[in-house]
Amino acid sequence: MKELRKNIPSSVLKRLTHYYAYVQELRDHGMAWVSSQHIAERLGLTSSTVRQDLSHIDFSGISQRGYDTAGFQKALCSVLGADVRWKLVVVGAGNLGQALSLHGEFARRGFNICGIFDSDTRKIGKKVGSSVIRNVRELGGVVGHEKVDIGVIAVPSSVAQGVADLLVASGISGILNLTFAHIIAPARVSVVETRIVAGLLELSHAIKVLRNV
Amino acid sequence: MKELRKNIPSSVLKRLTHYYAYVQELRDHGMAWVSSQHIAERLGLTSSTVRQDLSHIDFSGISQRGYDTAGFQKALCSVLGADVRWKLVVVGAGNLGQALSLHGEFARRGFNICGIFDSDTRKIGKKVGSSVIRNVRELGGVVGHEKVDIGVIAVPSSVAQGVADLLVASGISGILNLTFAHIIAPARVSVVETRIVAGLLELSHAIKVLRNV
DNA sequence: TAGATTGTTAATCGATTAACAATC
DNA sequence: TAGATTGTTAATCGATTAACAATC
Repeated sequence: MKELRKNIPSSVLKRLTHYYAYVQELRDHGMAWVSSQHIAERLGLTSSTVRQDLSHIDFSGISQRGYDTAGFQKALCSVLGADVRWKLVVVGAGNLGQALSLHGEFARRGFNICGIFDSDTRKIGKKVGSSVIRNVRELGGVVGHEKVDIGVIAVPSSVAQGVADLLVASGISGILNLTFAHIIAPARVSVVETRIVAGLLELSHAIKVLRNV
Repeated sequence: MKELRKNIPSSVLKRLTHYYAYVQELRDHGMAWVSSQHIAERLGLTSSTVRQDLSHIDFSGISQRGYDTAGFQKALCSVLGADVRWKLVVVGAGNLGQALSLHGEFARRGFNICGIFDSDTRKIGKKVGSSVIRNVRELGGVVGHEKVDIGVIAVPSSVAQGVADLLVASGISGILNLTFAHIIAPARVSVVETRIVAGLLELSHAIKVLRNV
């Protein structure tokens, strides 16, 4: 695969997801072409950064016109694996875990939740949408048999690392961590932290600075 | 305030939230001291980075022993504004919005949700925990009167910017964006994107690379 | 064609790491 | 005291920006 020629730096990868969201918006509005300048303005970047970033993917613009949004979207889709159907499990059937399991946007984007787990016997057996909350002891078996790709951690922070270890032992490929705890995994397992609480603390800091100075 | 002497770079700020989570864990386990080396190992950093980061805050270690966790926690608490009670509103009473409103961790950490809003008349008036879903038209009034600090955006991506504009016009200080859309706000309003969908796409990319190469 | 916009190279800027004197 | 660990300076590394020739 051509677009995987080099490792894409994570700073670039993050922006590629922004481009992907934006090019979708553009296509929804029937825009067929877009310039690096235009993208930069909308996303708070410089046009130089945008062009540099695009040099990492297998897609080119045209000198006097910019980038055709259809081809751009297709290229980003391929790089980001948005054209693949992934299998997910959610660990933790609290408010957040249940909400994610019910959240339609994931399925629509190819992230299919094929199981929700908890250790609380009062929750096990209950229905969340069309699936049933299972005992976390079954997690390893399900991940192994159904070849689950990604595990979503939505348990209390204090047990997050334990769940991560379980997922890693089951042969998971990626972990989305929704808790405030930092999680460690071997290099073969990718981890992304969503930083919801951390994000609130960043805002908290920013507001404090703004109001004091 | 001494700790606000200089703007803390956002790369450093992000790690400060990690240190804060970790020092809490240490204190829960009764550890009174920790070294930069120890922190670095746990969080996947170098001890040099940890010491550099700490030079941004009003807290010092002791040469042969490291950092006392109580003082460290207190200093981070102050920098991150974790010692302040903030008022939040949640816009969007879908699965995610409702889950956040019910999520106890926010309140426990000083982020008090004092309103949940939606534009769907079928949802307005229904209860979510102890609060009632209100019409988004009332948003501006509530933010203004109750001096709400932070708005959480949990609506569909396509209307996220509209909600952000509304929040900004109401005089909000910070925005936590849970959608996939990138949001623009004036410099006086801080925006943090939680990147849930973007995070899944990052994992998706990483897994694709891992399996192909 | 003329002009606009790309792709790329070189320059700048900032963040991370290494090294080590200061210190408790 | 001797040794461990900090705080800080200088070196390295990587990411962003500027500039401009290539090009459609």
